[in-house]
Parts: sequence; structure tokens; C-alpha cells
Amino acid sequence: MDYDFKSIEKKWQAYWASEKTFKAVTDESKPKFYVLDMFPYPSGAGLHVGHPLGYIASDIFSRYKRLKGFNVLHPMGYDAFGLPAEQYAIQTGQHPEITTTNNINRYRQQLDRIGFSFDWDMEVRTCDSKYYKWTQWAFLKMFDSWYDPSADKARPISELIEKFKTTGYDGITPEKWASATDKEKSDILMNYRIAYQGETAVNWCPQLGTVLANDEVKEGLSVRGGYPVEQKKMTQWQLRVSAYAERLLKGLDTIDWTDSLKEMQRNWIGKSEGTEMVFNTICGDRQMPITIFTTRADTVFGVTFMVLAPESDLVPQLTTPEQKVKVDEYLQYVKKKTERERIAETHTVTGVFSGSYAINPLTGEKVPIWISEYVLAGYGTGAIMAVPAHDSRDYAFAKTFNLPIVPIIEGCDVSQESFDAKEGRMCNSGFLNGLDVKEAIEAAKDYVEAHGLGRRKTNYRLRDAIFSRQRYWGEPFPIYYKDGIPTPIPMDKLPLVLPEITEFKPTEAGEPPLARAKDWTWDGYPLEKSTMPGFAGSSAYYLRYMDPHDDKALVGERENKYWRDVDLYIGGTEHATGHLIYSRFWNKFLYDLGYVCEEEPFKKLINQGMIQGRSNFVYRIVNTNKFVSVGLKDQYQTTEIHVDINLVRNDKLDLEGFKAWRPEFNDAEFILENGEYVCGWAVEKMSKSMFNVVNPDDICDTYGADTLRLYEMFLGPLEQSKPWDTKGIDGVNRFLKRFWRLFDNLSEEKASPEELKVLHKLIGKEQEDIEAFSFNTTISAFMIAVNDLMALKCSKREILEPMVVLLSPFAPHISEELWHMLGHGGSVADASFPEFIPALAAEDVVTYPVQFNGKMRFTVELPKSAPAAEVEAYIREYPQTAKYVGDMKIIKVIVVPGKIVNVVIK
RNA sequence: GCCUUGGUGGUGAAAUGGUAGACACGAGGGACUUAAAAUCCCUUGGACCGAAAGGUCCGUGCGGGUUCGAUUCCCGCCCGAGGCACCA
Repeated sequence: MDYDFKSIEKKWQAYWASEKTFKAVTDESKPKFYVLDMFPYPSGAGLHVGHPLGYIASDIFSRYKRLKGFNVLHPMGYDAFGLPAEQYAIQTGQHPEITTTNNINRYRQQLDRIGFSFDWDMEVRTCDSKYYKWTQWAFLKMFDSWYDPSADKARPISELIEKFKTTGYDGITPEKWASATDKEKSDILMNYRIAYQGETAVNWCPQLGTVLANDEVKEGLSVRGGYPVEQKKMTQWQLRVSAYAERLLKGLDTIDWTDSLKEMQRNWIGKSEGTEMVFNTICGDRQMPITIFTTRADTVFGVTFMVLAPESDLVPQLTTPEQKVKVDEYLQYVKKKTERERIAETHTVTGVFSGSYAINPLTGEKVPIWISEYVLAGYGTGAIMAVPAHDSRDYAFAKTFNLPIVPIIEGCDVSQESFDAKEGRMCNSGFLNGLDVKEAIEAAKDYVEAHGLGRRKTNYRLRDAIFSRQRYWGEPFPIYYKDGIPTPIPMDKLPLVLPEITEFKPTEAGEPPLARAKDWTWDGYPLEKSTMPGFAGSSAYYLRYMDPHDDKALVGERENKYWRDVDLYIGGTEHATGHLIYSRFWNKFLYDLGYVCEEEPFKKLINQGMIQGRSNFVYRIVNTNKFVSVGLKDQYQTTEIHVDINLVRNDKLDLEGFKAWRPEFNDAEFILENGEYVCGWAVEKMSKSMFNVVNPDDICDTYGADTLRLYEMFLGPLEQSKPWDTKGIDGVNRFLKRFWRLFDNLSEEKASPEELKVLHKLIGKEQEDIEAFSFNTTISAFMIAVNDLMALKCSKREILEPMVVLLSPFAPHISEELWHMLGHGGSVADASFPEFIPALAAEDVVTYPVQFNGKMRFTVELPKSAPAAEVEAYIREYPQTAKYVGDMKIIKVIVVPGKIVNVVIK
């Protein structure tokens, strides 16, 4: 009987759906296991073959854990708010909700065909008001909380107000608080709220008409759309992520993520321990201190000038009247530049002298204060001390403007370039002379603190997340403005539903699209017109999956106590500094307030690699309609043309199909190699324009879902990026057919030890490999086992039955069918993982303890046929071995049948 | 520039410091077949010796080191991928 995957897959997918085979129920009697995929944004293009890679891996693991007796939560949903749907709406007038729903339906169809074991009853959609009610709820909780540095956690803002009223706090005395107006009180509290409104330099994208977060901008261009982004000061909602910088950093040590990903987050958080130091200044006849931040307090004797960021508040105060014209000119020049230009011109040095001087607090020396764009306003204090001898940026600046360069580490030649020394001996440095750099840093810090010149200070690069977007298709803020004071709407009135509008552009006045909504007010007061960014909805979705239908809480206490955190999270590395930081922050916040019971949301995280496209080319001879096979193309002058990969199989072109592809190729002629047209190829991004998109539906049509699943895993290690290449797909398909055929002559005979060994070797290997996420080698092991069984002509139930269970995580459809054929009712998902008997799996060797010299004891592994005497003889025969015998503890002799090949010493 | 990765046949790739290249693709040869498809069997890192059985040498980016033994560990280079980048 043939392996008819089409009817098999249809049958079992319908069965799983109707029986709710993969339903996850909170059940304290069983151990839990939570497997999560990063939910997709449902784009109009549908799924390509790269998307399911991670889903297949997580599905295998889920099914495996289920067989191991775990209660598995494996949900799926959609990150459905977002820019593409809105942009499409602006162009076509089609409401984003309609396109989003259509796209979701298409995604669902495609996902279903692959045979995932998702519990669809747990589905969430971020654009569903029942879902975003809880996004808004979390926002209000953040609005209603402050970060208490003494407790190092978030607390209700009411506690802070109480402090203001009674004891006073942070410079706000009870008197001051009592006399403040409502507006002033609101302004004071904004400085403490976790979700707050504040003016800040933002990434403004004029083309998109919205602000963007730092992780949504790359090289001065928006990640979505690639439009230029400029810096602009605006009042925006923000999340005080920076308050959590240290905990976000420390938490990394407690979770099982890849080193590279942790490193990315560490860099993004950017902790740097240094010193804040005060320099006095002389500006005309006024004096004013400026504070700088440095990690190299030891280099203070090498300071020859100071630099301010152009945006620094100190600039106007320190500019002397004589320099004012020049400084203003420079500020204008800097302001005009876009972020992109600033980045592109990284190596051109610009700046202007302020006219003022600073006094080096250690030497009393007078050094000029300059203004330059190479100093950033947003980091440290926006002012630096420049040590040109030992910092390449300061060096370039000093060279350009002819400022002195004083080396303070012995033996540096600074005539050509700076010497960014991290070690060496100090010189020209007063009391630091003779010290090593590392000692000097500490000594300088101590000195500065002891003499009241500054203090130790830790800076983080991580900035607060800008949380408003001037867009329509997102969560509305549950905030209205009562007499200009931002006021939350009552919790029990959530959700605040996104209003209907018909045009999705910003208004002519430049207001966000929500300004077009009719009656966008609350109690007669205007509601906030911005919406929340994409990461709002994705920051707590893993919690909602635990209890998605609860309308009393984001997640019920019982459900949260049971499911706790995500045991395995699989997704792309592109979210390293976005979603994965925000989620951790969001979760820590909820943890502080006691709403969730784990501080870190994702225990283990695996980054699946990307699947790139493999494009094919044909070569047209210039000025003809003749195409030459790749091996012969160098004999002609040719143009390379992308050809639709659906017309190519194993790099051989389907000539008739090609002629029919496009009218201009109708009368194409070909120069063949060995009777075939061989195409060239290249690895490129999978995209429509390169005709290299592979739709999983097509693979399911030709080979079946199980082949697709096996093949994507067989392609190579999960974490690695790799091109999609259908070349090898026949191999796994053949394997499934072979496995199927073993059942043709199913026998009830008792299995031989040899046959049992094949099985148990496989069980051992499967277990080990799946736990290590090495799915490609698992499949290899399966192929070997099946080949072995074929060689043994074994079709015994005793062997095949457990093998069906073993295969079921990888190829669930065929497994279910065979399970059924073996006479079982129900689903193989209810079976349990076969028990492993190590004795049966062991290699065909015996271990002999061998006495040697009457003292030492060696373990020797040999085939049953090899006598121990042979080993002893070997050891005596080889002096190099004998020589080491004296200090060895164990010797392991590895033996190939009949022949000793190596001696292992430990 | 900094950080993180990776570099093994024609291709995708395997190898707790212990027979490098498992498994699969492709290629070549063969069986079955009127033929094709499907299926099955053999060969397949390179160079050499041998009529054959079989054997020898070289081989995991390059150069060193540790080790009885290195794809694996250490040091220094080269190349690729990803991230960060005037962060003081």
C-alpha cells in the first residue's frame, strides 16, 4: 500500500481539531511545561517556508514533552497591531481590521496544514479589545507606580504621595507638597511614575508621521520602510525602563539564553562604572561648575580641553559674548543635520570654541571649553573632559583644532595617533606617577571622592522607552486631559476601545489620526490621541496565554502559579534589543506589584536561524533570445536573469515551463549541457522580486507536511541560518516511505536481541538529542535505525510500535495513521515515550578490568572476541604507552573488531 | 574599531580530547522494467602501491603550543556572518 499523505494528513488534522487533542488545562497533578513561539505579525504576503522553522522545532519539543508525561502549554496567536496594515489602509482606505483579519485567516490555514499541536483555544490577538484591555491595564498600573530605589522595586504611587505629605522626599517637603496646585502635583509625580509623560529628544520619522523607539531605528533609517529619521524634542509618553537597568542586567545571569543574545542585551544596557567629576569654569567674570562623567579618572592629568554637547543646557551659559555668533552658527549647522548625516559623517571633525575655560581640579590648570557634536547630550552629563593623548576621538579633535596633546602613560608615541592604553605605567600625573593604569583608576577615584571633587557613578546606556506613536492601528491610551492634567480613566471602564475612523492619515494640522475620531472624549475632556507602540501588545502576551479568557485579571493567580514562566521560548534574534528587553521589563514590573510569580519570563531561549532563499539564474546571450547553461556561460557574453524557482528542479530548468512563463521567452532557444539546462544559483533573502519564495503549502502538496517538518529540521542545526534548498527533500521523503513499507508485513513474532538493540539505541539517541535541540542528528539516527531494520528484514510489532511513538514528534500525521493501523484507538499523543534499556543499546563490547604491575588498574573495552591478554600484550609492546602507565589512572583501549587502534589515558 | 559567532568532501552536514567525514543530497555504475517512474544494490575526501584481497601517505582556514593522541583545549593571524558604534 502506498503512503498516501494527503488523505492521512487531512484525516488527522480534522481528528486533532475535533477531539481537542492538544488542549492545555491547568492541572496541578501533572508537571507543567510551557513552550512558546514568538507570535507572528500577520502580513499580507502569507507564510513562507522560513517562518515555520521555529514553530516546527517548538512543536517537536512540545509533543516530546507531552509523551514524557508533562502537561504542555503550546499556544499561538497574532501580533496584530502594526504599521503595515495601517499603511495599506492609508493607501487603499481599507480598514486595518479587515486586512488584519483576512491575513490572520490565511496564516491559520497555512499553519494548520503543517500539523502543529497548538491549543487554539488559547489564541490571543493583540488588536482584540478583550486582549488590549490588559495592555491598557498594565499601562495604568505603570502610571500609578513609581520606582523606589531604597526597596529597588516598583511601588504604588500612593506610597510616594504619602511620603511627600508626611516626611517629605527627594527635596519635596510636606509644606511644598501641600501648597502645590493640582497641575504642579501632577508635574512632580511625572518625575517618578513608571509610565510618564516627558519632553525628550525622540526619533521622529516625518514620512511615517510618528516617533520611533531606538530599536526601531537602524543607521538613521526606520526599520519599517527605511525612511530617514531625525532628532526632535517632543513631549511623549515614556516607560521608565532605565530604572530597571541593573536588574535587567543581573537577571541575564539567571537565564539560559545564548551568549551572543545575552551579550547584545548587555551592550544595549551598556553599564559603565566611572566617576562624576566637577570642573569649575570661568566664563567672563562668572563662575559655574560643570559636571563630567569619565571611566578614566586616572587620565585627568592629560586633560587639555573640555567638550560640551551642542544640545547641552550649559552651552548658552558658557558661551562668551565674543564667541556667540560663531557658536550660534555652529548650533544651527548641527540642528539641520539629520541623524543619518551625522552617522555618515562620523569621521569629519566639527566644533567651536565657547570662549570659556575650565579649571582642572587636580592640577589647577586652565583649559578651553569647546562645543562639538561628537559629544552626545543623552549620555552621561553631556559634557566630557578630553584626553587627546589616550582617546582617539579627543585626539582627532585636538589635531583638527590644534590643541595640546599630553601623554600620561610611559612610552607612548602620540605624534601620529592616540594611544588608547588599558595598561602601562603612569607619568606626568602628579601623585599617580609610577602606578599601573588599573591601580591609577582606583587611586584617582579615591582621591576625587576624598577631596570632594566628585563621586563614583554608574551610567547606563539604556534609555527610557518612548511609548507613544502618532498612529491609528494600536492600543489607545486610557488617559484623558482634565484641565491639562493627564488623568487615567477608571480601571473598571477598560477597555477603552479604538474608535472607528475612515481616513487613517494624520490630520492637516499634523495631529495623529485619532484626532479624526468623532467625539474622542471622556467625561467631556479630550482623550489622548496617540496610540501605543508595537511592543506594548507583545510585552505580556505569554502571561495572557496562561488564562486568555479571564476578564477579571491579566492572568488568574492559580493559572500563573501553575504555569509560572516560559520553559522554552523559540524565536528570531531580531528581537534581542526590542521585545526581549521590554518583555523582561514589563514582567519585572508586574512581579514587583505581585501580579506574577516569576521575575524572569523566559527561562530558556533559542534563536532559530533564518531560512534564506536560493535563487536560480538563467543566462541570456546578449542581444539574442538564446540561453546558455551555466557551465558554458563563460564562452559567451551573457546577462544573468532571475528565473522563477518553480520552473527549476535540482538546478535543471523546465524548458517548456520557462517558455510559457513570460511572453518574451516564448521562442527562447537553449544551449544545453549533456542534454540539460543547468541554472546558476545564489543565496539571497527570500522575496517575491527574486522569484525564490517557497510557500509551505506547495511542499505540503508535493511531499506532505511530515516531509516538510522533517526536512526543515534535517537541513542543519536549528540556530544556524541556511538557504532553503529543495535538493535534499527527496531523502526524507524516501525515509518516510521506507518506514511506511515496514508495516506491510507486520508480524507478531518476538523480537531478537539484535532487533531490540536497534530500537533501544534509537530511544537513547532520540532522548539525548531532543533534549539538546539537535533535531537533525535525531532524524539521522532514525534513518539509520530504519535502514538497520530493513537489513534485518524486521517488521515486528514489538519493534515498530515504539518506533511510531518515537517518530510522532517529528512526523505526527504518519505516526497517527500507523498507530491506528497497529490497532490503537485515539491518538499517539496519549502514548508515553518508550522506556530506554541501556544494556540493550550498548556497543557490542565487554569491559575488562586489567591488572598491571600489580598496582594499577585499567579499564579496557574490547569486543567479546578479544581476550584481555591481547591488550596487556599491546601495552607491553608499545614503550610509549608503557612509559605513561606509571602516572595513569585509567587506560581505555579502543578496539575495532579484531584490531587495537588506540589507547586512551586519563 | 569593539563584542559575539562560525570556517570540515561536489553540497547540507556528523563527531563527551580517542577509527574525521555518520546521515542525507548530488554524481557514477549496476539490478528489475518493452520503456519510464518508483524501488533496490555497489562506488564516491585527495594522492599513491597492488592482478586482487588489501595497504601506504596527506588531509577539518593559516602558523605555533599543550597532549601518547587535537576538528575539539590554549596563543597569534586570515576570511565569512550577526550585533553595537563618536557611550567618554
